[in-house]
Amino acid sequence: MKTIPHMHDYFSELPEPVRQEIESRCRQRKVCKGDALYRQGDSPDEMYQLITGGVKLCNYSVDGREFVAAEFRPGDCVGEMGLIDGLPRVSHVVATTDSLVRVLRKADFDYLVETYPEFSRQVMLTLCRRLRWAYGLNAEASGLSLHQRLTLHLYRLAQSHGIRDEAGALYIGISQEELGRMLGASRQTVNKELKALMEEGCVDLRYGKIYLINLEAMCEQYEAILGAEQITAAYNHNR
Amino acid sequence: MKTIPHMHDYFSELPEPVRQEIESRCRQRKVCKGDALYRQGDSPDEMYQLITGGVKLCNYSVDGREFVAAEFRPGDCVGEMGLIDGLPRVSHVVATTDSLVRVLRKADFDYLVETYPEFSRQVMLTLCRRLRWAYGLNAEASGLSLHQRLTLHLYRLAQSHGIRDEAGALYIGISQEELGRMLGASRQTVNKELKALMEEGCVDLRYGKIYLINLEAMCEQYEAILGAEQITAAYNHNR
DNA sequence: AGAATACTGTCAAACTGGCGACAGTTCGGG
DNA sequence: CCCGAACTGTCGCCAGTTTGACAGTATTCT
Repeated sequence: MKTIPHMHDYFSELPEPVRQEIESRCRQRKVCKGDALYRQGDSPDEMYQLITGGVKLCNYSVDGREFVAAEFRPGDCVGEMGLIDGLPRVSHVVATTDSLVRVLRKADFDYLVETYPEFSRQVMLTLCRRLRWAYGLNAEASGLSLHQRLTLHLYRLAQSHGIRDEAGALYIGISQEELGRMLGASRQTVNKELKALMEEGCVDLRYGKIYLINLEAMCEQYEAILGAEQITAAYNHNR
Repeated sequence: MKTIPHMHDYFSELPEPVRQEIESRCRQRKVCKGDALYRQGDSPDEMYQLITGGVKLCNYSVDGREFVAAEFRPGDCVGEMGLIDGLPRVSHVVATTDSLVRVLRKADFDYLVETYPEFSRQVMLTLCRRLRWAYGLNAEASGLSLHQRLTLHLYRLAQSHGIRDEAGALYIGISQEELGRMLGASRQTVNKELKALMEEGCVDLRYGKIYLINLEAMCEQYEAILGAEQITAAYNHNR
């Protein structure tokens, strides 16, 4: 299975000397499951790189519902936006399991920006990547059906968080409820749509796991859904 | 009425010499209503600053529905993301009226980035601003009711595109249909919600215009909706 | 092994928003 | 001043979603 390059890991794309300089300026910190690296509204003075474990970036609606915007894997960086503009955090970042993170303080971040143009460039590129990702989410949320969004999301989850069991079968370790929180839908609706995907022979449902038994078909659907938008673009272009 | 600083105009925040250097490297271009500065999928080689007129940033869903992500005013800049990462355009930018734009080519953009650290810094700040804005939209889209989203959107439109008539009354020059495209809702539903807002005494509806006759009340609602999220954040913080 | 917990599967009732239809209103140009 | 184009106001029907309820199954803890 081809995996997406860690879209949030930009330290690793830097030349070795810069990486070492970064590492020497970081401290490490242990966080327990449920602990927050930061909360919405906090004043930012650090950014983080996940070493082991997992964290999620989430928001809460007025009535307490949780929306998971992203889950991060080891290597991913998070929290640099606040260091750049100094404004309060817009989301919560919470550990989903006991984790170890590298912590880079604002003063060191600023030093790196000033000293290494490559670092600045990586930061800009990362901001662009996140911006494109956020735009994509917006477009999907307003323009696609839940069924399509679920398909897209499962396919991406498979690439970023897919796990192989002993038999080599690919699955995602996630409950239907959690999936619902990512898509902004209820557990029941997610269940219904998953059942539909099962009818199509794409997935197999287990306790706390979703097996992707036909990734090729899902890849095709993925391309079809995203490709359709391009075609529409061309259509609108020519009219 | 206090107005939001042009969140997309970052040339104006630069020191005078840099501004002049930029201007000397730009050409001007005239675009007619309906013309595109660029289309989704295009390869980027320019960025733009609107001098006079208006442009909208929009996407089209598979079935041809249009979603307006933003409308820009004179001074606003658009299209720098593509110059940074070189990837295809994700949205369309179309003139809503006959307009005049400054055009900055990639080579000149790169030169400015290399030569003026202030310019780089403004670019980074702008990317952050847009990122926060996109995150906010995502959170709103999934967590808030249409009624709340409409209220927020009207309030923001009032600040960014509000116009005063001869009598000094504040209004937005926009059709209900266009509003629907921004919110991803139908004209009929928007009309129903606007009626509800009229009942509350917040707005007054006219042909092609929406008068904001009680901006204070809307401001309160704005704060309440956004403040509630903060409270929720605090609540989750303490549990 | 037994109990508590977490997750899945399903249903009916209530709600929300989309869509087609149509009448009425406002505006601008000939 | 009249006509057509653009916009608003409303209605009824329909599809999709949420919500609450409840039963059943898998997993973990003790």
